[in-house]
Amino acid sequence: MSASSPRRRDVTVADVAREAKVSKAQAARALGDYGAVSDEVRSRVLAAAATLEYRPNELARSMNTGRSKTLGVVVGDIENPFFSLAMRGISDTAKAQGFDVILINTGEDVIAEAEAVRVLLDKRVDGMIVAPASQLSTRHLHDVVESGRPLVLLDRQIPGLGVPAAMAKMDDTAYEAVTHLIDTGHTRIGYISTLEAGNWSSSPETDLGSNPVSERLAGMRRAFHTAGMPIPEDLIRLSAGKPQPIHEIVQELLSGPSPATAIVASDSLIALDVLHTLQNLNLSIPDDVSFMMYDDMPWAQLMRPPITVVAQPVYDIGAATAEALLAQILGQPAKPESLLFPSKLVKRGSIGVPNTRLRTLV
Amino acid sequence: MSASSPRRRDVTVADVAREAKVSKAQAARALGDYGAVSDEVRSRVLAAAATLEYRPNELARSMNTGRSKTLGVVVGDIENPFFSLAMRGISDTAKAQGFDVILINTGEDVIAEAEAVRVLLDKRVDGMIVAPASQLSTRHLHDVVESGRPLVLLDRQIPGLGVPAAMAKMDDTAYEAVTHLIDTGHTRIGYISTLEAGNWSSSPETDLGSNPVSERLAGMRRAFHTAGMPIPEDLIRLSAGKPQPIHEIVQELLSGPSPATAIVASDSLIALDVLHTLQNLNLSIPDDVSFMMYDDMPWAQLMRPPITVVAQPVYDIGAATAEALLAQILGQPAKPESLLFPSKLVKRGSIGVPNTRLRTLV
DNA sequence: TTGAAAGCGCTAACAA
DNA sequence: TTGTTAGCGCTTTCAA
Repeated sequence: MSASSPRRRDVTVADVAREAKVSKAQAARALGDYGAVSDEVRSRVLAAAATLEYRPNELARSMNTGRSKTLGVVVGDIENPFFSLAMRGISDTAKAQGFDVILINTGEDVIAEAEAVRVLLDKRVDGMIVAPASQLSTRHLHDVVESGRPLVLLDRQIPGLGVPAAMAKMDDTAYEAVTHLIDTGHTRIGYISTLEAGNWSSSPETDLGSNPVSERLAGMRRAFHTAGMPIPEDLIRLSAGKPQPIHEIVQELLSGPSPATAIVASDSLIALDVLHTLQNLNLSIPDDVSFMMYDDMPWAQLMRPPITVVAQPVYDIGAATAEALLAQILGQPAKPESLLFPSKLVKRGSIGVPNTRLRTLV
Repeated sequence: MSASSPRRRDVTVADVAREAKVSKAQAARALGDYGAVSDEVRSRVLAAAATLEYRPNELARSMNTGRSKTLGVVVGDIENPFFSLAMRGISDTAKAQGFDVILINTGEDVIAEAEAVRVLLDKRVDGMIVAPASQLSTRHLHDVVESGRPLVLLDRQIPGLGVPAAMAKMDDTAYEAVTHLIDTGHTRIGYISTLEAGNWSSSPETDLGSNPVSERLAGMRRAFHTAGMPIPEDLIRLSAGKPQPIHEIVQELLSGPSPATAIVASDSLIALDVLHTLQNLNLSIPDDVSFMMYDDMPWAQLMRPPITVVAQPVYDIGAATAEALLAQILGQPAKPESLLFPSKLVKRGSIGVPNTRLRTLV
């Protein structure tokens, strides 16, 4: 046990300076590794620091440099594998440059998001990464931009904000996926998403800008359009989970005179709920209903049958947001472009020819 | 757009004081909500703050209060669902008390963990939660204790450290699980864990103290002992993944004259690897090999057959660490006890009677 | 209830 | 290369 009594007062630069018999300024320079210091002094200071077990107070340091070497990250749900994997990309990238990360979970609530952003600003993070819960309420994000602090968006672009966003391109892949479904014989295709219902205007020329979530839907619409078929509006369920639970939605989709023959889950959390519901209903895939999901979770290919998915490079997307942010923090000007990543359709066994014999599933 | 020109200098207490025509001290008191302030002054200050869009500098605040309203969390791998779920428990609990969280990922590397802990100390977090990567190298954790800053352990206790730890009790459940396997007819049971090989001494009376990871193994040993059978040491693989990849381990377990008839995965990440390997080997569960895993991930019961698991209340465990930490920070003395949570065996369909006909699986 | 002034621990001008 | 002296934005004595 080398340390002295517990709860001792923190050792400061002044203490080290005294011990090394130099001025506080010189000690600070040697310790902070800046300015001009002779080897002689440096070694004396470092030695003194070692014996005193000096540790810098990063708060004080941040206060006058104006930089905290800390990034803020605001996500909707860290429990969602999408975010936890992206978070690893962010965290790894940040750490490689000596930055730490404050993570705030909003529970996909815009109010909480605004609060989170404010807290981060108050804590003087050097920059932040936000996965915005809404494309409508963005006042707080504009505030960040106006504060002059670097901001990068994750998985969603907000037109007019003028900040970079990293995400996967989903439109063509969504188109391909739904076309695959249509080609297999499906016309009654259900789609379940947490996309805010209010966020989507049915005209594709909306100024909400494209983002992977709305692109999933846009691609679907385009696929139906190309096939010369009307899109089954009654089977498209947005804002899933609030308040109507997913399992109820699934039941509804499979009820009535013309039930869905295929269901598309817009992320892996929804997928899990859908699959549980299907299991409870004793429905089999793809005989009773075809299924596909977004995000290629490791378990997707372990299912029987393995699940057809749209995969995207989540870790890389996260890393890209951090890189863009760090670049800005380190002086490069922001280029408010979307950093686009490819997505791809991985066909496995969960999509089959629809069972056309008349039946009541639910 | 109500904000003024971008990159304006931050508004400080002094500015607000001037605007409200009171002293800096009074303004600070009103803003910081401490000390004695007349209603008159308070409202003038608050109004001034509003028009100037004043925002406190939390760094400055933390610097002289010594408190940062920030918790540090150090985990091995945030991508691991165990940690991301525990993190939610921590994050929710912290937020409810107005605390934020700095998350550091160590990649299960002790050096990185020591570094993380030091950084957190330097950033003056009010306390920290660590899921220690090792029970042997704990110097850095002792340093935290000596620094006087509150510390709580997640999922692992370190004897002699004298700090609380929250985790699930695994011994009895592990015993029950392996007994179940033995009762079903298995004697050749493989066990794959990331538990550090060096961390485990075969005597249960070791002073490493019990923790959910070593308890899994201890329970297994006890089950064999009770059954009057020798434990198959050759099938127990610790430190899995470094360097030998899991899939190689699985292949080895299933090779040779007396292959394993059942495999136990000590966490869900290992389980995924094992299942992929089994799939590639074209082996079916439970006909060719029985399987069970620790941690009840949502996908476990969706598999065909659904997987037998040992479940534990991960979110609650995370929340408990945060509660214990906050209690200490808020003044209550540390009670260096383990906060124990129940775990339970959930029997599903992945364990069957071993296939005894002579065969070569791999 | 108020205000003046002294720090918190550090960095940054400015001289020497 | 060194030391002196101001601050950073806030909280906190201490007197009034």
